[in-house]
Amino acid sequence: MRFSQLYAPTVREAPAEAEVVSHQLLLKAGFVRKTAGGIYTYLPLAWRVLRKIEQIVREEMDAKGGQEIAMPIVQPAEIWQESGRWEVYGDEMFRLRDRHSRSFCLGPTHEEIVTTLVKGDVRSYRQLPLLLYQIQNKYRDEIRPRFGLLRGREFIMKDLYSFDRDQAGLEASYRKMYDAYSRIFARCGLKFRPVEADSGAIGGSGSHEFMALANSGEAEIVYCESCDFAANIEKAELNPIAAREEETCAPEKVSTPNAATIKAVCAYLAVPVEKSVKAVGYKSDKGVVLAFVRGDHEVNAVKVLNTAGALTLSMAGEDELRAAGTEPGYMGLLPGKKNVTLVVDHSVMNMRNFVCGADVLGYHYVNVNPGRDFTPDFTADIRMIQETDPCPRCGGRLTKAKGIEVGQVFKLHTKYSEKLAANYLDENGKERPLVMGCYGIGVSRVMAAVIEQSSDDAGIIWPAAIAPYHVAVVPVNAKNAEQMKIAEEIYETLTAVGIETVLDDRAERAGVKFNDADLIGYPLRVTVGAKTAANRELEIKIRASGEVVFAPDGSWQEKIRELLAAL
RNA sequence: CGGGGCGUGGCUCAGUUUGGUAGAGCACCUGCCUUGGGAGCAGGGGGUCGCAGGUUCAAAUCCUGCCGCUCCGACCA
Repeated sequence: MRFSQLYAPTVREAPAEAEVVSHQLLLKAGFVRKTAGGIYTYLPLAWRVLRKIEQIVREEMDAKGGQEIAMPIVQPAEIWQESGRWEVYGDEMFRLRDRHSRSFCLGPTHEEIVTTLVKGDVRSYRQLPLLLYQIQNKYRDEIRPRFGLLRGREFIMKDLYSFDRDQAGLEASYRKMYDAYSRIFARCGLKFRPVEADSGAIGGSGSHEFMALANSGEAEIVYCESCDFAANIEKAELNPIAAREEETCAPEKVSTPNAATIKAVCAYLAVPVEKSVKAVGYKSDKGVVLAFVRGDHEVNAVKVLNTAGALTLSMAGEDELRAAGTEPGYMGLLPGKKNVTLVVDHSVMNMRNFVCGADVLGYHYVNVNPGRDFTPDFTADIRMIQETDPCPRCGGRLTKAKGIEVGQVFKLHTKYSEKLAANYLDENGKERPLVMGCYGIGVSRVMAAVIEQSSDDAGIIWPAAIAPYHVAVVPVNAKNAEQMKIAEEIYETLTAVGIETVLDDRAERAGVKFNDADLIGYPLRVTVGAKTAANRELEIKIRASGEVVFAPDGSWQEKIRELLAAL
């Protein structure tokens, strides 16, 4: 490709809207342009990168027996109503009506479609396992699209669905995908880590997220330095903190004026914060939910939602809490409230003689004890893991990190097949629901995540495997006919042997072309100038290291392939 | 959803307080000159000042409503 013909409009200043590195560089280097909030047009360079990522994904999916299909983006409402998710998905779903006023949505994911599809065609255990996947645009009307391609409303996703006859089959399919994902992200040059994850709106149980490690990531993970435990903090389980034996005392209601925070209460009563219990009030589809954890702990809303069996959960307003018979700042565990669900952290159940609110403005109880003074509706692990906690598996030291979720794998079991009556017949002629899994990769997000991990002040640094082009040939002086001729020859030679090359044939000064090459991030740059024109050797600059190497005439191809293989 | 900021040529922004014929840098076009890290000179093209109303002799500027973008928050009683 000749740069003069390439639609890669580089700019000196990135638009002010770009906050994170990947967004800034994708705009500056002429890879993407914004069409609407969270919706982007991919220009030729970005599209080449995306196609390479897709190709890696295809190869690894096919290697595991996956078969590529293409399902519709526009999906009828009925199948979503049948699965119960038309309501659950909420505002995140783009909805539309056709001319007959029938409801549709733009596919945010395809469990309903694929399950309905397979239901119609799979009758027998002989047809299983079945792994179907596609790569296409997905649509999610995010509350707050941001960070360019990292959180868009339209994005490219690979989604594979596995259909097995039983749990053992699902485990095997899940393992295949887990392994394939590890290979895919490694081939894309990402530093990543698989972590245990919550399964969220997709449902099912058993899930891992693949996190590209980056400080701009929105997800937080913890991992153990001693064993292989690694989890999203939303998911990370915790063991209950052991009981400390202590004589129980009688509860007592005490005045605590102006002490609406745990800190204030503990200071006022001169009690260590570990002997207090605090509450967070939520509203859910099941009414008001109060979650209780030790004063120095934090509530994990995802765990509360799962424990309470709720579909939605958000912070309750003060009026809602008062209507439930409690008082913001003084919420407690003792009986007397109405229509509330009490969810208590299992560590609280091991505490003795603790302080908690009295559900009345200005009062707390001291010497509260589980079993005697209150009865929770649910007791479970509902707190957020902290870096100071011991590893829940081995007791080792934990480390926190931030990550970009580039992929997630789920065991769906029979959640969708039962709702949509997708069954097969086993050897005994007995009808059984298909056992399903689903597995997603954010292809466009992978591209952005790679940039988050691999760039410098000058621009992007592409790993060779997904670089839009491998080599940029830059003649220093466009007016020098000899240099241009040599550059043409090099370009033709490399292109002829399948090395993807851009010839920067623009009549620009050298600095401009060098800067653009760095910005776009070709792994290698071949410079053709007065120095190199004389002797027939190739001057190659490595983008990642800045190192310059020379290849004598006749050995170009080998040298370039050798260098690319190392990148 | 709540709160802040912004909307002026392709990009970055000034001009708005105090109304009076729309500006700069970069980018773009032509020519000269230059050519190993975003040169220089000269000439030139390009803007419904987000949209719709209103006030006024006169509105980018004041008023009202809408739209869009963006950042923060959704932190814990």
